[in-house]
Amino acid sequence: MTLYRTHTCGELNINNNGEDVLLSGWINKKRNHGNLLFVDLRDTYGITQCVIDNKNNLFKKIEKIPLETVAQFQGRVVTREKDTINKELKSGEIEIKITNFKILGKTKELPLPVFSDQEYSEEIRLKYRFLDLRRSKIHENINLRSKVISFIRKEMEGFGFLEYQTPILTSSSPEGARDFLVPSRLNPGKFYALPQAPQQFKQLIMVSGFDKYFQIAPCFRDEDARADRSPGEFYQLDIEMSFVEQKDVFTVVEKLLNNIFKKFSSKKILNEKFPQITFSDSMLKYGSDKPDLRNPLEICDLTEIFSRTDVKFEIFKKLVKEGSLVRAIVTKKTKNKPRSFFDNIDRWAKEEGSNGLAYLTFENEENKISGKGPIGKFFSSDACKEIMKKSKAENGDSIFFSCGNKKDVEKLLSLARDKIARDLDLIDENIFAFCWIVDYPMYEIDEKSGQIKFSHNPFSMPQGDLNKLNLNKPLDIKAYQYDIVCNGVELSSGAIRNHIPELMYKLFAIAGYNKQSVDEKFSGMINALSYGAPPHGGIAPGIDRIIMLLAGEKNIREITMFPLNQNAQDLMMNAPSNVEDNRLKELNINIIKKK
RNA sequence: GGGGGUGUAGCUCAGUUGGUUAGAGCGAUCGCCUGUCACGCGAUAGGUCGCGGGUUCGAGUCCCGUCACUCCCGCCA
Repeated sequence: MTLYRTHTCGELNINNNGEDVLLSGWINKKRNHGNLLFVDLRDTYGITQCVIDNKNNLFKKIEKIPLETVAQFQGRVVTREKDTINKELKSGEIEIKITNFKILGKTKELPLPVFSDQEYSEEIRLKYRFLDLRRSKIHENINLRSKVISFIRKEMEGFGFLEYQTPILTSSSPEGARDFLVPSRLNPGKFYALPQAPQQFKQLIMVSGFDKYFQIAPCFRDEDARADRSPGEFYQLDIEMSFVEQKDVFTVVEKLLNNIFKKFSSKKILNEKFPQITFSDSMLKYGSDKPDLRNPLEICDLTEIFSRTDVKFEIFKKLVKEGSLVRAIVTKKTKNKPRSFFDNIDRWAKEEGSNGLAYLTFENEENKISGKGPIGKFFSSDACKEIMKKSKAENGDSIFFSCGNKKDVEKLLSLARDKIARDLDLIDENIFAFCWIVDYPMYEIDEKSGQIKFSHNPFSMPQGDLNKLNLNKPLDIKAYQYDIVCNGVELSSGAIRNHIPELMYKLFAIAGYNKQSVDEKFSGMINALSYGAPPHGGIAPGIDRIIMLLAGEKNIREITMFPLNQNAQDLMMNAPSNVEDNRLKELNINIIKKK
């Protein structure tokens, strides 16, 4: 009971029959019958129908109240007649007979209707986010987010982790994404950076002797947006543990994610013990390091087939001779699919910028296997049998080939796996398919410069006997680096860290950083590691993406209360904005005007 | 930085081959209606067809440019 209400709009039911109550909320909807007026009053807890007839002299005033006005209604709870019960509402068995009312907050004419299932442009939704957030779907999503985060905190504390906060103003790091920079007034010409992740801090927390760290950590990266990637800021469940190896991290995170997804979704978890797939296997079988394991299609390598003399498909044979490879996807029992099914996929592949996908179907005619389709005639029966053996295809199955360099083939077939599976409706939307991707290479070749660079986190521990590590073959070195993927979404990335400074210097040297530059750029951490650092490791699941999966949303703005738009602007608050010249002067900053 | 999509009433959209006065639903305003819950019925107001230029007797429609939003590629250790 407050000045404004005795109950919320979601809690009254048949047990309150006869009570005098006071409700406050927004006018969700009015239904005016001239002599009888229904008003749906809404708050975050629900909707309660209030009713008044024209014998009451308040009728004339209440019928004029615009939708989304904040109002207070006083009245008596009455049960509804049987045939007027609304089963859609928690309060649907009762209604409030209005005896008095008060306007608490007026509204101007609405730029977007709140009570509607219509879709609205992002522009209007973001500009009037406070109205958009009143709408039920996104309102629920935001509350889901709150509950999930609260649950995560309880779980982590249950696992013995403590939440420690780390700085928001820190130093710029040379690796990785662009930093957001913050000029320092007290240190003219120098800049702070917002943390891309609390990576170094969480390791420093371990060196400081705190054993199990977690944080719902804001992360800032000045990179371009995607539907599932906010520009600017996002949140990670940042985790770090001392005295652990990879499997110890896996145990904690599998338990946590199983608990979260079971509690907040009715969808089935395909494997509660997450399968572990090596990076190289994943790239071969799925063409990607974030495979959607709901999709049963797999990719296989058939390059060798195209060196056979009884294969006459000259375009591919020529490319293979020049170093291209051929990989393929088999679709089961697609013998009777119409020509358009195959041609659509080929056309789609061309639209993706490739040379298309060659295809054929295996058929058995007079006890002889042969390839049907435009390129079927180029393959002998024996060659077909060999392809079927290698690709595990059977009579009546079809196969789509892609030929090109490794990267292009992987990329196209990764997309094709998804495209074909959707065309054939092979993906069960009611499951969560988690997996670990493990054994990432420590280094890769930078395509532009041709130089060796860290493929992921430079602070990861290389695998194998550290005394026998062959630093001359850096591309062969694997790291204790791992990702979690769920339904094709990269959920998190983590590693066992390198806590040995001498080894760190050697590994950085391979990527072109001498000791001096490592000392300079990672001074905080490299110094700390020299004073008794425990073996440690961790991971950082993305909070936003977890919520997206739970809410079944494809766009991160649907689960973010006040998101930036794709151009990293806040249309409601007008950020970023110009600042006054004297503020810039104070910061020793000049704006260079573009022509 | 590059490519695709969209832009018409407050909101969501339709608008034919370039042809009369640009329409609908919701919302707003006014009127009618006693059991609705997407209430119903009638009327009224509401338009720089994103913006600029061009082609044409004539442009919402075609062309060029530009802006905004969005999706993708690059980017995101």
